Amino acid sequence: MLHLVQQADVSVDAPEQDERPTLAELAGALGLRERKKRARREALIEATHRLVERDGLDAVTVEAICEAAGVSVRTFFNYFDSKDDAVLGHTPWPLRTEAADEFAAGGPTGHLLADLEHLVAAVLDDPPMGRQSLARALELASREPRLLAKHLAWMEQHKGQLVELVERRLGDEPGHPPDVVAAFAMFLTHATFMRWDAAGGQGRAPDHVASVVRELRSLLTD
Amino acid sequence: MLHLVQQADVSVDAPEQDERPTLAELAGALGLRERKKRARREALIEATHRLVERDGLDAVTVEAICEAAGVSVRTFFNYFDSKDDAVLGHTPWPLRTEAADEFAAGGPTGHLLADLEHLVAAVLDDPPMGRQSLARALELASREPRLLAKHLAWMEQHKGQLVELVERRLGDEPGHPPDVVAAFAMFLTHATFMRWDAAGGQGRAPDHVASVVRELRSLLTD
DNA sequence: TGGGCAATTTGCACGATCTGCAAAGTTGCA
DNA sequence: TGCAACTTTGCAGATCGTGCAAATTGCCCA
Repeated sequence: MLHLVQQADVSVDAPEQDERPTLAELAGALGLRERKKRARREALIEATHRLVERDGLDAVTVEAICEAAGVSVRTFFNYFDSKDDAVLGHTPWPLRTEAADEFAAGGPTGHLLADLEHLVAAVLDDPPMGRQSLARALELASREPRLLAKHLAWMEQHKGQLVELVERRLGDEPGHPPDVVAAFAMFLTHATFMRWDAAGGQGRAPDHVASVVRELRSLLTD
Repeated sequence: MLHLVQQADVSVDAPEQDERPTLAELAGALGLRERKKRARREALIEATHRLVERDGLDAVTVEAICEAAGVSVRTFFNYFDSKDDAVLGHTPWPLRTEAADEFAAGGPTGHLLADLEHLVAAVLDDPPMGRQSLARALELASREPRLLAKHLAWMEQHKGQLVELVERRLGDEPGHPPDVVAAFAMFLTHATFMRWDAAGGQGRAPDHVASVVRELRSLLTD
């Protein structure tokens, strides 16, 4: 159960940045150690996707994944808390971006809903794991209830940060309850995810967000 | 993974109704067998709640639960698919109620949003497991990410039924995409759950639903 | 009331998940 | 090169969850 720890780690922008960066890292090129770590992680996710697509989540054992990726089972669990996490490739999704700060500051338009839309679009446009991989993960998640649940729970984990963000923006006299606004933002994110996935990964995030918002508005006001 | 089977079972209103009801059942009193089954199930849930509240989800073993409830481990797994399910006490939540039928038929008001509100309120007012138990389960779920995931997964299971319900209502020319409407209904349910839990279980479901809807509307139209 | 029938419980064996620990292997850097 | 820090790996072990068959229990009818 590393979730809480991960959430705490988010305060650091890039986990690989040590207190004292090495020369290689300062030069922009990551050290061999870090490159290997990322490659292994990616290889594990890739192998997991491939096998699960072929055989289904329950028919694939961690052992098989590790064999395919060329690492030991123990190493697998150094990278992921569970088999499911390897499919989803969950990484703390930094909510500390320029877009987030701008939202908190009251921008970019000053209109809450429009700015929520911007925020969600920006977040979706900056996935922490590569569009390809994300698309496969979503595809699998929409077929395996357990994975979808994990994904939703993972989003719930970010709720705290989101509430904080909304509170920063709304200040001391919120016209709306921050938790409802945050919950709505997450729903918006999820719905857009699903629509984007249903569209076969085509189109840009902002367009999908806008379309979902339009739908909801007409649902709530017709 | 019994979920799909459970979903199929929903078509039968009450699982204990055999093809041929016994005399005792016809008389209103359940047979000893059925009474024992329910008592055991309740005892298991109660023991699980008590132990998990005291020691935390991960520190409680199924063995300990069974010892406390006086049944064998194997029996535990005859009742629940997993330890988590025992905490949540998940039971198929019948979506085949009068309220559901009325919604599908276009009632009670004829206005989609208002009727969604009615539907959600009705569903929440008719919990399949007793308010007390439901409150404890929610309380624990909001603390344990894994439980939250299970809970969300369980709700996802009902999505299919919900989509079907919405499709029945909207007919051949839906003004709104059924899946978005269904997703919104589930969001509404979840948000109301959370608000109800945050309020310490006080108040009536319809009031909470109405309050959430009011918030959302003002958020989307201000 | 007793016995057949069906549902339920239980013990047991087994495969899979996941963790802690310490040894062995790699990388970074002076 | 050589030390320090990090990572991988094997191994033992706790727990979870399932299939199977025997024992138990409730149900119903003669």
